[in-house]
Amino acid sequence: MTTSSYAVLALLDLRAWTGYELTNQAQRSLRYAWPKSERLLYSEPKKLVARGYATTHKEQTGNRTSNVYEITEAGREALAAWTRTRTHAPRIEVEALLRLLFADHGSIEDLQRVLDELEADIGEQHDSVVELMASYFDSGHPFPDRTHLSVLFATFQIETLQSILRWIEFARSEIDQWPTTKDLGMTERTEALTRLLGEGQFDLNRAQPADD
Amino acid sequence: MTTSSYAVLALLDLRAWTGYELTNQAQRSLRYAWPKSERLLYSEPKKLVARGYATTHKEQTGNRTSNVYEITEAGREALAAWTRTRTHAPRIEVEALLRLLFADHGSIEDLQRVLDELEADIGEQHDSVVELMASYFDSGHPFPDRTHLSVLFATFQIETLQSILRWIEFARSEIDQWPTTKDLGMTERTEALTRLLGEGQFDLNRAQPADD
DNA sequence: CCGCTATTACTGCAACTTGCAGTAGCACTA
DNA sequence: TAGTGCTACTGCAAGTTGCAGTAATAGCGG
Repeated sequence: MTTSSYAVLALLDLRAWTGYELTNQAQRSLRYAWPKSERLLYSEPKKLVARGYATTHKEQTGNRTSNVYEITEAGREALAAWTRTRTHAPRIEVEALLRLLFADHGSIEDLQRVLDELEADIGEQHDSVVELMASYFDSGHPFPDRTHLSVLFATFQIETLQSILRWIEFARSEIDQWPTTKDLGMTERTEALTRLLGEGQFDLNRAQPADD
Repeated sequence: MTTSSYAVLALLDLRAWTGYELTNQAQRSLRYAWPKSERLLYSEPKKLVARGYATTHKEQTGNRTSNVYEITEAGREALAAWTRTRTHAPRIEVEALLRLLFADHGSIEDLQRVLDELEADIGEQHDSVVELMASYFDSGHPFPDRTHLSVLFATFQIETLQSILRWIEFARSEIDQWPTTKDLGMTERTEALTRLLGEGQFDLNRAQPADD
């Protein structure tokens, strides 16, 4: 049982879903905590059935069938046991940062473009969370009893996404001071930042460029 | 060619490495931007050789051999072409948030433990970045000309990690107001947060609990 | 009422990735 | 001299992704 299996099992604990509904629900609500492919989300419930944590039956809509999955008592027990295990550390993949680390291969403009793309991607995520919250406010939550959890979750998203957007502005203001991406090394500014960081004193809001 | 292939190719552009050195370097310096397994990092340079982007030869240390990889001109061209492609959107996996979303399966104490574990994991990453910066300040960067890039990268890490630590404190103060994890639904507090979030006005620092 | 597009509802498969076990030499030390 | 830890990898099963493919239904314009 992987974490993804438990994620699907937790959804099944809310109600019975078809495979199709499950993929949609997981892509909508879990996307920013546990992003998994549609393909996997179709496979997971089958594994749950094989382990006895769910049952399945087919339902007809005219000539087309869908697979409905329901959690079993053994499934609920497995879920309770999962709750008591150690969580895994977060895993964060940001290709834009990889490009930054190797930005001396390219030009200042290349690096600025990378920041623009990161801003676009993060801004999109940010807006979609804001939209979701607006819809909760207007039309309520699909599982009203669980609103408090979704909303606290959303505060995490908004806080970290905004923090990334703030960093992008900071990075732009730093890069604007660079004559080139290459061979800068330990400038006065970099030395000052390194000292702040090494002393645990770095704070974006207090670290605006010395020479603006 | 995957992004991981280009990450390894970019390392090879800095200098020649043995497979062993490559895994260590990638785990150390790329871990927080592009976390990849040791196993993969041993395989990638072989694929680069197969594509003509790197060459390899064996070196002896007594009775033991190691594989040394070097970038080719074709490799440098591939790297330059990569620089011009669109970056992928960040991908963030946080199991602790998955637990939060389904916290109504367990107790308040379970949820508090999850936050403690997240704090420990994030705190560890934070401290290791601070340590790395302290070492740059004291003994310099392994590639001095590239210090400015590593340091700007580190400001991202510190800013976002601190922002997560701030959120953990916020989440704790919210959860302390909950009598239970279940069936809270749309309380006054949750409604107020939902409104702020839906209007794009949420700010952790201004959102301290109304009734402390 | 017919063709078109969008949505519903999946499956197969190759390629990518991880975690773990296993192999083996070398360096240091109790 | 046995044990521990580091160097330096490889094999393999299982997890995961992206893409292509299949097929039925619903709604709409003409």
